[in-house]
Amino acid sequence: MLKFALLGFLNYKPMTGYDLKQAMEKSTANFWQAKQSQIYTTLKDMEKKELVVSYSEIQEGRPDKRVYSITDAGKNDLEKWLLEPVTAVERHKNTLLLKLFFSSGVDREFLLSQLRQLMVLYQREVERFSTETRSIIEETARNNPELRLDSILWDATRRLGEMHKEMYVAWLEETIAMIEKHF
Amino acid sequence: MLKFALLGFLNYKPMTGYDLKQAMEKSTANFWQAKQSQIYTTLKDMEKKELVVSYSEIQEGRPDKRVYSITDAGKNDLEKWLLEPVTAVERHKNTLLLKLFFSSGVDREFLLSQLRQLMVLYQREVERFSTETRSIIEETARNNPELRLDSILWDATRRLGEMHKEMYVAWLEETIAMIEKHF
DNA sequence: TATAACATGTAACTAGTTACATGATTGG
DNA sequence: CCAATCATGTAACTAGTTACATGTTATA
Repeated sequence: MLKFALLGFLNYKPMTGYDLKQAMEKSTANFWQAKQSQIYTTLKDMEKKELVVSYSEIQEGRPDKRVYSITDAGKNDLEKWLLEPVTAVERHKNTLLLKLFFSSGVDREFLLSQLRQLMVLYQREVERFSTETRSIIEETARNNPELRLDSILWDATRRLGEMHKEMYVAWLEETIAMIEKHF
Repeated sequence: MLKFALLGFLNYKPMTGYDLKQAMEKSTANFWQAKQSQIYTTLKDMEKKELVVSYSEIQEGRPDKRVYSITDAGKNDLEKWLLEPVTAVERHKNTLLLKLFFSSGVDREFLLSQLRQLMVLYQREVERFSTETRSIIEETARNNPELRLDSILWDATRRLGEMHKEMYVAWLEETIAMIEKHF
């Protein structure tokens, strides 16, 4: 639920919808993304429920900025959610697997070339997690020493991303070999 | 999109909404699930679009069975989709990571016990993929020798599930150690 | 005697996506 | 001069979930 992501960010400091989108793109986007439009409508909804409050910062030549801050009710809501344990394995929908599952009639070379192309993409993703994403976390931690503990957890989420893409590369290799052999 | 999953199954043989739900639970549920209610509404919608046709099998003591079959238009739709290459890395939403990302204020022991409990669940999942899921595929392949190629692909999807859960176990170990050390 | 399996469906709702609408400023 | 950045929002739509509604038969 996007609401909790927004509360999580606003718990660091007040931000606008635009800021929140950028913050997400730099960090949680790897495991939680949202469109700008959804962020705006969700913030509005949260304000109605008094989880956040906003004020308008007047600007010239561009729309006024609406800066949101978390309220005590919002902090409670966030904390309550953080303390709800995750007790089940999440099941994610995976289009690639769904397609592959039904692809026995598809041309062998078409399948193979697709999987090979995906392998390149996933290798790049591994690279991205171990360089860019890591740097973003390190830099933020350097500039905000009070976020030391946070940065440890941020890095744990980064590591899952990295390991996840590595696993994909290994699976693609295995799957390509399998298809080459049996198809 | 559920539509393609349903077309995929109906491309093997005619089935009812109830059958489809069961088939999914036994196979694609690991990467594509749907509620019974969604299956029924989607089938109705697909019939309107002439991707499937149905007839009613009269039964006593229980609702008549509505048996769906794929049409030529449905086969085209399915094949067209199968031939659309997957060219991007899918981004899945992950509640666990979102929660962890914002959990710096949460009690250390609470976090650790949660992650340890999750590790048990993920280990069980690895087990499930390598035994139950594997048996289902093997048995189906044994009973339907014409589905040999299919079963190779089914097993590839099973392997990703297995490897994915193994990766999670490794990450949980690493993350638990990290929190024990730095928190 | 209770519960799982068989079998279908609708209504209301939630979450998220796509498309539309506007317009100045900054950097290459 | 063109694209990206800054900045906000609404409307329509799609996909999926939850809750409701019904009722028999087989099994433990």
